[in-house]
Amino acid sequence: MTDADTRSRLLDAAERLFAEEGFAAVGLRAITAAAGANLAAVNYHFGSKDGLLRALLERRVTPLNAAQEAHLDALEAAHGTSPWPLDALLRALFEPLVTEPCIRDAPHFRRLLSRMYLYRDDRDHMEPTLNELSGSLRLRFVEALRTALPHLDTEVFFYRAAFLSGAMWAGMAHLEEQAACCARSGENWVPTHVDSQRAVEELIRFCHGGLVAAVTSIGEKDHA
Amino acid sequence: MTDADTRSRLLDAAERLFAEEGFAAVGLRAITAAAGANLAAVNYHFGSKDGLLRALLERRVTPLNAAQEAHLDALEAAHGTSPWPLDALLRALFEPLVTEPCIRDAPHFRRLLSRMYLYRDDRDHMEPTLNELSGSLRLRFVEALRTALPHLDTEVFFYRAAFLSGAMWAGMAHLEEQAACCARSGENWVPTHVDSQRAVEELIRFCHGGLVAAVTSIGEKDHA
DNA sequence: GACGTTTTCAAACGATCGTTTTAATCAGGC
DNA sequence: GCCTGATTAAAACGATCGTTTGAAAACGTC
Repeated sequence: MTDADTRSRLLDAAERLFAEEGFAAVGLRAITAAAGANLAAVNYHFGSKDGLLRALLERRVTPLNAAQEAHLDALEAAHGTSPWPLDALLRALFEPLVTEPCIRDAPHFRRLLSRMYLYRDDRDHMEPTLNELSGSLRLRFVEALRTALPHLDTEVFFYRAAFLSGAMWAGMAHLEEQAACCARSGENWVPTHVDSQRAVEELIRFCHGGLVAAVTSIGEKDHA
Repeated sequence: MTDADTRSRLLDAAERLFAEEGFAAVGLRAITAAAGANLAAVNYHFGSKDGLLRALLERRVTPLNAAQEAHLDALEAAHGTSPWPLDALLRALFEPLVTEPCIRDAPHFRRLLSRMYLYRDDRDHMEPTLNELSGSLRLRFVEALRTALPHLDTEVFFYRAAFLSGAMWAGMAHLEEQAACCARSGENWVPTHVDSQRAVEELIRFCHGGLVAAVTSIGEKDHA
């Protein structure tokens, strides 16, 4: 584990530090020191700091995408062009994030991934990279979700899809830190440990409820 | 507008740049150049780069908190210790983010605020600062929400509150960037402009649906 | 053991970082 | 006019940034 080759140790250390502090805030010297490697090792193995980030993302995103695609293929084989069950579709989206071997024990990576998706400006070339890595898969999910919610008009669907994505990252990437932060503040009502599989089940329930809620009729409010 | 005093121009420029690129990624030289000020102006007016961030947050967070507190006070006056209507509580949480004059036309600030809450490690001293600025208010919201959802057991409530927070930032801070990003990718199904008030209404509906959904019974799945 | 290749190492590169210093400029009161 | 305080300006500080260099060390092959 600790005596893996330098390449892997660099990827592991960078992943953790990038997730915790952000890409720009972490220096190559901190990464190489944490990995027990020489400063020049990053440029030797990855060409540049950007290359390190890129390699780090590809290492886990590629198998993650494959797992999600497999879920979607199974749904397509089972249901064809008719609308797919909403819960199964949500599970296809969420579950690989905590069950795929390449990522299930890498909470730091989920946190980093959420950073990249929510604030892709963290690095200039992040948007092209993410689109290249998983752009078509994202589109496939959006279309399947659209088909599963045919009664929503386009605008409402856009809003709810965005909320879904926010809730997803909250559940798949921010949950542990959230609990730890509350505990740090002395709040004793938060669970001491979050179970990833449980989080998936709860997230499916929550998003299902939000997605199928009745649409808001214009002008309606229940102020105070 | 453009000839406001140096202090305000610095705050405006830093707010935009911090939100777009992140705190660590933006240099003082970029900020002062964007503000049309001298490099030393930041240290003169705010003492340090951290002081600039702190001042920038306080400028809008303080009135925002006051508005949210006012909403809560009104709910408390109307309903006392009995559970408050869920939609009204959600509105008290969301609406000030897009209606308060200090913040309603500052989408950059909402984006920056979401950065600070989701990844407070962006700056070492961010967590104490945020707790100091709005820690008690957050607790008040959590307790009111807990009272409004008495049928949920503690663990389920924790998960759903976390999802709520994720969906909230997605709707209040990431929506415009999300639409712009989709448009950049050539997707033509996204609205060309997002209406903030509409986003609040949709967000209330979504979160309401998710929060009141039936709890997941253990072992239940509808795989594929 | 000598070989070519791969990897590690210490040192330095120029650039940029946040901050400080010192002087110049501006404001209003007398 | 001059004086006092507040603000701006230019220049430099030491530190750290990502990157490059060239030699040393480690490696498998003949």
